[in-house]
Amino acid sequence: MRQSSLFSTTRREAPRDETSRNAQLLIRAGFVHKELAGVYSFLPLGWRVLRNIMQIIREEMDAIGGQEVHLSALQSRSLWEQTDRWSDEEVDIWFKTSLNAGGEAGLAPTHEEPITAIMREHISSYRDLPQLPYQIQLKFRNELRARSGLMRGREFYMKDMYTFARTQQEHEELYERVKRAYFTIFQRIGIGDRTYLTFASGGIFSQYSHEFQTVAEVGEDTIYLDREKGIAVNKEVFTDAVLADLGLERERLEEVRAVEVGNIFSLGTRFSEALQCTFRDQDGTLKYPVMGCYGIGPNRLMGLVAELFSDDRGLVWPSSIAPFAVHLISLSTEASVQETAATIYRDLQSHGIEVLWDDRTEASVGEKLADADLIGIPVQIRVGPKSLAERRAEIVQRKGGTPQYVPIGELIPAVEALV
RNA sequence: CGGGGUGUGGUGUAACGGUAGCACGCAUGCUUUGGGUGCAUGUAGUCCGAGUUCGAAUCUCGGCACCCCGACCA
Repeated sequence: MRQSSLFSTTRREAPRDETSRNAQLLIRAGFVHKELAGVYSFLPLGWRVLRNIMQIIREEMDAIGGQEVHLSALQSRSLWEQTDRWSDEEVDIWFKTSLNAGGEAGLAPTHEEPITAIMREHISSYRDLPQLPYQIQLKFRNELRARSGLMRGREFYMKDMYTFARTQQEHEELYERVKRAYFTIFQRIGIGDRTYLTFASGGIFSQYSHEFQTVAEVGEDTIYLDREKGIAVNKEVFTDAVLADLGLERERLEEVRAVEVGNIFSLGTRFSEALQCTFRDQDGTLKYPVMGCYGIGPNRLMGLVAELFSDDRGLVWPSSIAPFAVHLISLSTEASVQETAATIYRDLQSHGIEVLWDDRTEASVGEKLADADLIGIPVQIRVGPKSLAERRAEIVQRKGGTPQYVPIGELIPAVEALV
């Protein structure tokens, strides 16, 4: 894409009402727009990042047998009353509204009810199980207080998978399968080395749920981490009994702040029973599927990555989710420079390398370089009169390191080695 | 929801109760071309509503919005 046609702009200063680093950087770089407290719109660059995150999640969910669906955000009152989760006493973060035709509807804060109601219509035999439907969909939660920029919003995407198993044992196998896929996802996004499986409160159907907590100062959660074993305990269940149960020693634990990037739960048959989702087993008896649910928040991941991978000049995206693989920058309006850059631009595109070309003629060199650093695309190719005189261009990695002066004809393999 | 704070052009900021000013941006022209170039001209503002006052950005009350701490976060 040519930057001269990109409508979003960068700015020197962040709005005063944003204090979280992730939102400040993302707004300054033109990735997002704040609509309301805790509600952000995504502009071209930001949407590309979010889509990349979603795509990684999608690939890993598909790889373990997930089937992508898309459930409605608008939900009927009657369905949720069947599980006693419509009343504000039970679930206090509903966005509800009345229908002109009469009755009430709500914006889904989660989707256990609708997915179970749907599966009820499509599952009837043990032969139909197990199933792993999932979606990447907007969730709405009327939080009393939004904060931490993109990391705790009132409207946000969630990847939510639900598993339907024939037996508890089968459920546990699926649960482990999803757990492994989650680690792969966090690894691919670039936060794997600081993300830990964390034991948290599990609700009624299992002693624990599992959270995936990424160690970060900005985190809202406090966890107790055993780095050697690679597991942690959330402060909310941090008791001697729990430590004993998990075989952890208090002295070996480190108290750290962390961001919950994923959470997986065993649901038992709570929803399948309440909504009468059944299947006929091999022996002829009617049974309820054992369910699990598994969430990841793409918006929160984007905010977290922005927060973790940035410096005093701006964002530093991991290549797996960067809005573009390469930022091509013309450092002069001279015809020879622009023509060479145009050739490189087409060359990169024809090799399937996503490139943002700063072809602007009105911006100064300093402005272009400052913008490129703020936007944070991992690889910059700078084309200017000096290096062009030797038929070279400069490859600079945003995260730092020595610039390479590469002959124009050898740029493609040099870039491919980096992305 | 409890506590605290803040609302001034698009953005960041100044102004004792007395002419709303500065910087960035944007527009026009010139200038400059390897780290936000310089100059000139122009553009645009006191969150909303009451009240006090000769006079309100400034004081009072109400509303709305935003931020922070806490609580909450299947």
